[in-house]
Amino acid sequence: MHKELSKAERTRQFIIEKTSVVFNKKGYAGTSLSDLTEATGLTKGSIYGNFESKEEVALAVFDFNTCRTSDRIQQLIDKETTFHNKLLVYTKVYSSTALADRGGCAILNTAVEADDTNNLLKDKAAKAVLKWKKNITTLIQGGMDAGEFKADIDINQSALSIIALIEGGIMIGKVTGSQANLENILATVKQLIDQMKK
Amino acid sequence: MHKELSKAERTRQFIIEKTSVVFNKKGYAGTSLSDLTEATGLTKGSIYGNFESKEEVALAVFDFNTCRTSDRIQQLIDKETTFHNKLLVYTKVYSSTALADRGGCAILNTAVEADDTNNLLKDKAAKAVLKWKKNITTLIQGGMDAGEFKADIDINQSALSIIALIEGGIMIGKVTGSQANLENILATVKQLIDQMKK
DNA sequence: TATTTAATATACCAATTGGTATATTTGTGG
DNA sequence: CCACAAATATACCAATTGGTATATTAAATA
Repeated sequence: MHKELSKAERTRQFIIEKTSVVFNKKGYAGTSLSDLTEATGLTKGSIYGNFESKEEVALAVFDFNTCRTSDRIQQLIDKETTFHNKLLVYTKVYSSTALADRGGCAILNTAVEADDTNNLLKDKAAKAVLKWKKNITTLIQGGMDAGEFKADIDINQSALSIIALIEGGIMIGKVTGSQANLENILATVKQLIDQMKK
Repeated sequence: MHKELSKAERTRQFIIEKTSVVFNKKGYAGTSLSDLTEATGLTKGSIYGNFESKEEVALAVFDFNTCRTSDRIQQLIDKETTFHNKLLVYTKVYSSTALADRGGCAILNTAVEADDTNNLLKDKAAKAVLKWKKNITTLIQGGMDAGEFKADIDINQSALSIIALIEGGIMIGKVTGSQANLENILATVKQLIDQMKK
C-alpha cells in the first residue's frame, strides 16, 4: 500500500512551504542556505538531498507562492455570477492581503529581481504575468459576449493596466507603509472596471 | 586656490557613476565588492577610503540614479506650457527610456528589494515615491487652478495611480520583454490625464 | 624642492557562501 | 524483526564575502 506522498515528497513540500516567506522577503540573492536551514530546521544535507541547488528551491517556491494566491483568487471568482463582479474580485483580494506579512506579491518581487540576473526565475515571472493577463482578458471578453460590457473595450490594454495598477500599488503601499495609498490605487482599478459596463 | 571638486570628491563621484548600473541591475544584496572593484577599476582599499561601507555606496547610488531621471524629467516639464502637456511628459519619457540598458527604474528596484530588508534604502525609496507624487499633485492642482482641468478630480488618487501604472508597466514590460506591453499601459496613463481636461 | 597630507593599493582577516562525500538514522516490505 | 533502501545529518571543501591595517604613491603646500 503506497501513501499519497512519499516521505521525500512530503519533505520537499515541507521545505518549499517553510522557505516560501523568506525567499519572498529577502529575494533569491538575499536568501542564504543558512536562511533555508534556519527556516526548516533541517540541515544542508537534507535540503540538497531533496533539491539540486538553491536555485531549484527558489523556482519551486515561486510556483508555490503564485499558485497559492491564484488558487484563492480563482475560488472567489468562481463564486461570482456577473463578469463585472468577477473582475472586482481582484480589487478586493489585494486590498485585504497584499501588504500582509508574507513579503508582498511574489510575481512583482521575482520579476524585479530576476529580470537582469536570472533567466529561469524571470521566465517564470513572465509566464505568471501573461497567465494573469489571459485570465483577465477572458473575463472581459466574457462580459462583452454576454452583453454586460461595452463592445469597444481594448482588452489587452485594460488587462495590462489592471495588473500594472495592482503591482504598482503594492509596491507603493509597502514602501510607504500606507494601506491607504494602495486603497486609492485600487479605487482606480474599480473605476476602470466600472467603466466597462454598458 | 581650491578646485571645484577635490580629488576625493571626484573619485567618490566616479565610484557612484561607475557602479550605478550594476547596483540597479543586480540589487543591493546581489552586488558584491568584487562587482564594485570591477566596475570602477579601483581596489577595495580605494573604495573604502571614500565610503564607509557597501551600504553607503548603495545609498549614494540610489540618489544619483533618481536625481538623474528626475532632473531630466523636470527639464522636459519646464519646456511645456500647459499643465496637460506637462503631465504627459511622464508618458513620453518612460515610453522611450524605461526599458533601456540601465536596469529599469531605481525607485521600483530599490523599493521592492529593500522593503523587507533594509530600512535606509526603503526610506529613500519611499521619499522618492512621495516626492514624485507631490510633483504630480502640484501639476494637477495647477491645472485646476488655471481652469484647465475639472474641479472634482481626486488629486491623490490620480497621482498615485499614474505612478502605479508607470512602475507596474515598467515591471511588466521588462519581465515580458515587450515594449508594446509598456506602451499599452502608458496609453492608459494618457487617458487618465486626458480625462482631467474640461 | 622638501614636507606633509590625501588618495590609493597591498595583503591580510574571520566569517560565510553554495555545495558535496560520507556517515548515520529512519522508515518499510518481506 | 531483519534487511534494505530512502532520508537526513555530519563534517568537510574551496571560493567568496564584507571589511581593515598598513604600506605605498600622488598631490598640494610652504
